[in-house]
Amino acid sequence: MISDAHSYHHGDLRSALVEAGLRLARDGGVNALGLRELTRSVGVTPNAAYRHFADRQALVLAVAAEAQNRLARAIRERLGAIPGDADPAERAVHQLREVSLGYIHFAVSEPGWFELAFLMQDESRGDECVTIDDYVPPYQFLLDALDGMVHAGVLTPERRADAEWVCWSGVHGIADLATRGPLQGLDRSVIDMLAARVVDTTLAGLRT
Amino acid sequence: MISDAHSYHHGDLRSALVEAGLRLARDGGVNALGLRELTRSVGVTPNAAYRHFADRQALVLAVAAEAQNRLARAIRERLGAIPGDADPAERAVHQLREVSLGYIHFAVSEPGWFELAFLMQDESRGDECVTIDDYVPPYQFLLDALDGMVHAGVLTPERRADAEWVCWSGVHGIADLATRGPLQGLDRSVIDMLAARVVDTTLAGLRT
DNA sequence: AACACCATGTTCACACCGTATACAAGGCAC
DNA sequence: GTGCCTTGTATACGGTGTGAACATGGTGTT
Repeated sequence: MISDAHSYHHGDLRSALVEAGLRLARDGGVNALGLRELTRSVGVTPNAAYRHFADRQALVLAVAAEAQNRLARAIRERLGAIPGDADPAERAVHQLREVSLGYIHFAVSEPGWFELAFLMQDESRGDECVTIDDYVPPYQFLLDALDGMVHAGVLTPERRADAEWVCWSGVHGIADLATRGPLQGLDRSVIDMLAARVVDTTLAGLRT
Repeated sequence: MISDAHSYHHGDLRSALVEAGLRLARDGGVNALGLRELTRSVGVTPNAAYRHFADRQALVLAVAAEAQNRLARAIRERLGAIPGDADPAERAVHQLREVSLGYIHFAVSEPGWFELAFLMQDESRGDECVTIDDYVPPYQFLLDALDGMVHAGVLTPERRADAEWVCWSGVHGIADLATRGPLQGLDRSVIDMLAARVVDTTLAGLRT
């Protein structure tokens, strides 16, 4: 009996915990990921989690990895929707815009997951992700877009240096201001306008 | 007897709690501000805090207000150190740079306080600050610097619109990347270089 | 000067949390 | 079938924030 609900063994508790974590963190963010509340929502004893995670932090990181994966997927989908027939320069700029606006849009529409995703960005614990997607950090999309701009001739190699941090700063800054900061709760239209303004200004500054 | 150490009444518990909060949050950030640990470090019973704060969150916000005050003071000091004999345009740009770099420098050198200061930026609870300084949110310095640039003619009124959010995004973004994100732990010199790059690029983009 | 009041700090109590340790229930290899 | 090994359970401990009742001592009133 593989999926008997009343089986002594749960079957795939680890995945169940991560899924429940995503559901709970969606509203409530990282502090909604209590070990007890999490196991309770799966219908299992608190200590059962310790068979799959060293401690609460490890469980949170596993959920965070999946959240970061979803951020990457959101950006990739926007990149995939770019029409391919434009000229290379325009296309490269368009790619950078989509990476940036995708990052911001994800943060605003899923602030709980965004908080988790950013939490992952230091301790690069190589934990397994739940989905089978080959994992690509969102960071990589930014690098690719900037390299594409250099290749297309819209960004000099000189100004390419450290440009990823300049872009990421502006993009992450507006995202953080909109999710945790003074821009919290503003209309999506206002945020979108400010986001576009940040991205355009940074782009203009890079090309000078 | 005003300051008898063994007096039944503490004297000024509220201030003492906020000061202890600043001391504890300096390393350890906001989650080091446990109500019990805080009252313990002052030498008083946990529930004594409830005579001065509604709950733990109110106490944290009071500490956060003071942290934001120190951020403002740090920026003001840098603004005060600007030589006044330069021409207005150069001076206005210099002011914006000092506001930006002061924000970033404070974040990097006092990450715990910075975390608190940013936490304050939404719920504008009008709690009293500990110091007697007339309180000016750091935000105001940014507005003044940008208005100064318009007045000096280095920024068109058209590009002035929403420029505070563009600047704040870049500045806060690099600060967050350096304190909570992937830039965590890097050498101060590297952070300084990246910070200058962010500020310069944003400035260039604004002036286009 | 005596008294009542009130602000302030204490004591006790409760529910919750993360986690350690010991135990039990099944699945698997031989 | 028998023994092991993985997985979930039971119990317990120290930590947390918070509420209610109580004690203390300064302050204003008569």
